[in-house]
Amino acid sequence: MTPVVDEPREQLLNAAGEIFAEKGFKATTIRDICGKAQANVAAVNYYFRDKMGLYIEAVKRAHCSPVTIDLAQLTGATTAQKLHLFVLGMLTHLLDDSRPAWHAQLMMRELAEPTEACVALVESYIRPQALQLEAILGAVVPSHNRADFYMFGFSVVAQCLFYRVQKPIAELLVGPAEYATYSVEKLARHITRFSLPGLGLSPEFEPFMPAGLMARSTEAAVAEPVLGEIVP
Amino acid sequence: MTPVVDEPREQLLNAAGEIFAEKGFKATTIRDICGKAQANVAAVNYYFRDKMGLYIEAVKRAHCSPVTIDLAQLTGATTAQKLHLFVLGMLTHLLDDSRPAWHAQLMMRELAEPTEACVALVESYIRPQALQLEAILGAVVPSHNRADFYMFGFSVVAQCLFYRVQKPIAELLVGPAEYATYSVEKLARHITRFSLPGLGLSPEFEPFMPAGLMARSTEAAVAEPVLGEIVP
DNA sequence: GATTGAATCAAACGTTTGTTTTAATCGAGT
DNA sequence: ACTCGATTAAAACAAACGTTTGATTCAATC
Repeated sequence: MTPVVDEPREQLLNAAGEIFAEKGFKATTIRDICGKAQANVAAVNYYFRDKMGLYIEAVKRAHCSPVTIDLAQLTGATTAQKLHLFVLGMLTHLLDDSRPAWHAQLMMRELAEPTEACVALVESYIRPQALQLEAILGAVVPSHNRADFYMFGFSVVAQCLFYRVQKPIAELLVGPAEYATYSVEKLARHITRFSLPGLGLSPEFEPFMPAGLMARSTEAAVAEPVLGEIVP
Repeated sequence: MTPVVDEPREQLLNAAGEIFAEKGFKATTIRDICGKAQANVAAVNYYFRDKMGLYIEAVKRAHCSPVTIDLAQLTGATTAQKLHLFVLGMLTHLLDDSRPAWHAQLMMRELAEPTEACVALVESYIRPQALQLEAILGAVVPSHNRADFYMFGFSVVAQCLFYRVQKPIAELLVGPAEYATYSVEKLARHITRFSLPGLGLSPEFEPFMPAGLMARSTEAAVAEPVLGEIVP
């Protein structure tokens, strides 16, 4: 399941990310993490100074390699197609099981109740995504609504986040069988078609399919923390 | 701030609700609660058997007196007006500060990561709301989309939940000044106008304003737990 | 006035927690 | 073979935790 790297630092980060994402910071014990990582309890303090240091590093790991669409590559795409790709990318990042499942889950935790780790998350993940969406919506949101500009973005993003954050309840309401049909592609199509008319566009569109989409290096560029030392 | 009732059971429930909502189950200590409630540490075990018993009762308290719109009273209202009222009611319940702020917050916690207390929440709050929305949307969602019926409801509900669950990040993105202008009425109007075209309706509508709206007994019918005993 | 039972309290119990300490182990460089 | 720094392991630490105990208060009842 988890990639086999026996460097204990990596093992700790992966184990911590999984358990932190599942149970939250306070409910997670160092002994749980070290048990899963097959490391000694002292390893956490040795490699990460303390529990919070490990948590922060785990959050940073969670938002590495965000799915950013190269907008420049999309010349010729309509606004509808760009929006669809944005939604598809976001849902993929949130729901796709190909990457470690705890990445998105841990990020959602930070969004709902920010800790020290949140500033790095906002600057390296949220803000770029927001700018992309801003660029897409800027072309269509009427200028007299400029003050409320962000609300249109929120309306789109909210629909994506819903299927991650409220997944347990959504699944409970529609039933597991029906919920199983909610593929990333199906949700992306629905959200896009639902949102386009609200932006004054026609809900009809042909999915834009360039060559290199979805080609991302799942493994590369994982190392190298973005921020400097943590000053206590 | 909190209504002055010196029955310790009530004091404990209110204090527990506030702190549980703010910090979650594990991060909340019995001593915190009893400190705020001016009660002895043993009081929790005396009145609620244990910490989880208190938590479950607090969640039940959180979803008392849900804002249900009397649909029968809305004969003559258009679908757009009904939807607007639904959104307005939901946002009011989620964001309005007139009721104890922790009610909605604690419920959101249960939606995101359900515990034992969730079943009562779904049956007494979620399900009724879902049925109402179903009744409103049933008139307009095209029949060939019947299989995806719930997704339309989710698109509306997701926008409402966003401003509660992701409030910290939303506020951070638009800035506190701009965010302060996000009144319940403004958000309800935006969400409704954004969603109507996605449902095949015109975004233009006149807010429906019957006489007795928003008149709800904030205090009544608080007691009487819904479920039976908790079997350990 | 004595008795009862619920309610409250301070104190303590046994665990679990994050963290630290101390010693053992490993691995390359000389 | 020896040394030295880096790493691991086991044990212990103090603090915080949920829970229990046993004494005490107090009003109602006999």
